[in-house]
Amino acid sequence: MALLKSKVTISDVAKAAGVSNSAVSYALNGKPGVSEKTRDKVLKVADSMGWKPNSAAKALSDASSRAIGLALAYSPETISVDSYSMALFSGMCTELERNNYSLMLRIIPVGGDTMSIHRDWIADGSVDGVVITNVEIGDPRIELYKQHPEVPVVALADPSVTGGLPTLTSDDVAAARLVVDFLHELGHTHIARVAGPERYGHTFGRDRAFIEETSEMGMHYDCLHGDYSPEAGADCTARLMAFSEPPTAIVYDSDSMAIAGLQTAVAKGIAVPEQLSIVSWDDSFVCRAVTPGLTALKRNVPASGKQLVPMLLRQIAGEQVENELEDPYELIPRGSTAAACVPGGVR
Amino acid sequence: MALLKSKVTISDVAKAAGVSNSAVSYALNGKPGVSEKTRDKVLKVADSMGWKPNSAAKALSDASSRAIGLALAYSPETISVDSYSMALFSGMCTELERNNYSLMLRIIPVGGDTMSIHRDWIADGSVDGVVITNVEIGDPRIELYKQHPEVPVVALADPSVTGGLPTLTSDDVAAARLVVDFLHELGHTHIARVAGPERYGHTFGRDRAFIEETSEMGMHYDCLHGDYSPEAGADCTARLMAFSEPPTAIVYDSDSMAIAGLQTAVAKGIAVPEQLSIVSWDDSFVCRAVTPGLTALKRNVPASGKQLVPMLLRQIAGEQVENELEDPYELIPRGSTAAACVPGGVR
DNA sequence: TTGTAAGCGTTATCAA
DNA sequence: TTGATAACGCTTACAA
Repeated sequence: MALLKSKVTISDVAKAAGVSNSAVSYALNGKPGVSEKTRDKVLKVADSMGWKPNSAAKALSDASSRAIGLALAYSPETISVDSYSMALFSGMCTELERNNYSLMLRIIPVGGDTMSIHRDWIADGSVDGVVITNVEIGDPRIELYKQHPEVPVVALADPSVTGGLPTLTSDDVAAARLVVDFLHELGHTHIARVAGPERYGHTFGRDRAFIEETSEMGMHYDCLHGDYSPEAGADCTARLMAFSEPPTAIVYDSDSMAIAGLQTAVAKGIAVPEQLSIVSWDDSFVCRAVTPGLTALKRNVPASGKQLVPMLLRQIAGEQVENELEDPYELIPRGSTAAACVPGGVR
Repeated sequence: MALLKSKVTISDVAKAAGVSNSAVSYALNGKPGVSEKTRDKVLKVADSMGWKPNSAAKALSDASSRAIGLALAYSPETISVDSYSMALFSGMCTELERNNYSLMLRIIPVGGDTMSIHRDWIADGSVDGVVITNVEIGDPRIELYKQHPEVPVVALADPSVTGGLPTLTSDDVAAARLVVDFLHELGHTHIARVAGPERYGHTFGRDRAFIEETSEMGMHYDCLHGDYSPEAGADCTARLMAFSEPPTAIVYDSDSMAIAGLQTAVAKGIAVPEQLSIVSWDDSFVCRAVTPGLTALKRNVPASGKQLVPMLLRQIAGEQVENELEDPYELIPRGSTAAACVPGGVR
């Protein structure tokens, strides 16, 4: 109806080569069942006729689509700020490509529900596996895929929120320790965090890690939650700095919020890093682009995208997979952090 | 083999409802050929059994996949800097979603060849239509799709390089005029441009527009080409400023290069905007994030993504489509531009 | 209004 | 080693 297909079918090749359909199929798929002579002839004929397998027919026949599904709910504004997703796509695609798989992408407006997309995917077989990101606490997608153990899935989240589904996790606890230790060594005793939305599992995990780590270090810790938008970053920063005893360092859950925080501080006449240290969770080229450069937690997102693909392919091949850990974060110190400013005192 | 499909098929529903397969098909597709009574019964039964159409079977039967293909060649580093692609995805997906279409995404390492992906798509019918971006001069994809007029395609490029293929174009000539006029009014008589790769059709179009516009205005104009990387932006800026008579304003083809240019200037002790004005082609939140804010040419990329979808769907429906123009650019003046600094003189 | 059956292009079973 | 042939799940022309 829509697109004229490769008019050359297996039957055409069979006719031209003077053999049967099945002989052609075996020959083209490198399977036993044909003599070398027929195989050669078939291959030659198929090639000269420009035969390519029809994907729909193949999919129908062997119940696989060679596509991995990824459904995101994003606002158009937020998504262009989001270097994470793009890096994830690129990593996934690179690895999928090597296995002749495609990425089936669905992006719906924020507030929309991806559940119906997932239900369709499970039912209509248009994808061979699924990736779940931005897992929320009590996320209905987790329950859905637990009810469909036959569907290969990888959740990018903390195992505590994925209910036993195959999970690829970033070691946010270690990262939190990295930052807290770093700031502690700089003499900070009161730090704050401008976190992402509270409903996300990874936000919650970081929340817990920071509380634990700061309390262990005997540091004072405050936390506000935003939505990754620059506006939220600015607002939370203003509120934190309005405290009677404001923090001397703020860690932001995204570079967009960190940069907004930096601007807010500067606008308020708060010197960075002299009076306020700033750390961004997730590094991107903007962290290098601003002045001062933003100290950041860096992770290799494309690598994570690559890493998740074999976890999916192994499940598609019928194997069991274990949870995995991403490459560790690395702290990149830049100009936005310095020794704590002790109010009215000398260090 | 891979994923257990919706075990509920049309035959199952037919059996349960006590009618024939075709009756079920007609009923479920809202087509005439069944009585209202049977239709109701079928719908009820199908719903209670949780029937969902199998996508492969549907695709095989009516030769359509309900997916649009997009194949990009990008380096992992560049892509995370690239807010354009992400915004394009999001716009396309939003509109595709409303029509029950998916985006089939392929990203291969830079230097790789997307031609084989396109050839596969044409032959295996796994997508109903295709979007082509980053069209190069003499791009082989143009020739390929001209040889396959049956395949719905939209090229995001200047019509001069798309050989008559349906094209969605941004009015870069108007945008160039916008910038040149703006700088001219500020008194600049010698401006430069750090452009994208020369091989891209849109780079070439901008090159021409700038030459024309500046010569009309009697301005001196220089141009260097980079690859959108911050490194290239820094390098080209350094070279331009090393001229015996350096430009007083530079227009960059991407925000990543513009920001690198800004940093380079600052590092060299060149005051922005007092001694050098900077303009970024394409606005993103980084342009607001740096100090001074970057004057930028803004366009609504998600809107372009949305706009291209109907052009594709109409072709899929068998209609002819005309070339279209994107929403016009808008110049957003920020702190990075000011009146030209006349060397050794007063204005 | 209904049901039967052919066809879409593969893969895979089973006789020959 | 081969070649019919059924099966995958759906659409649709054709008969009843």
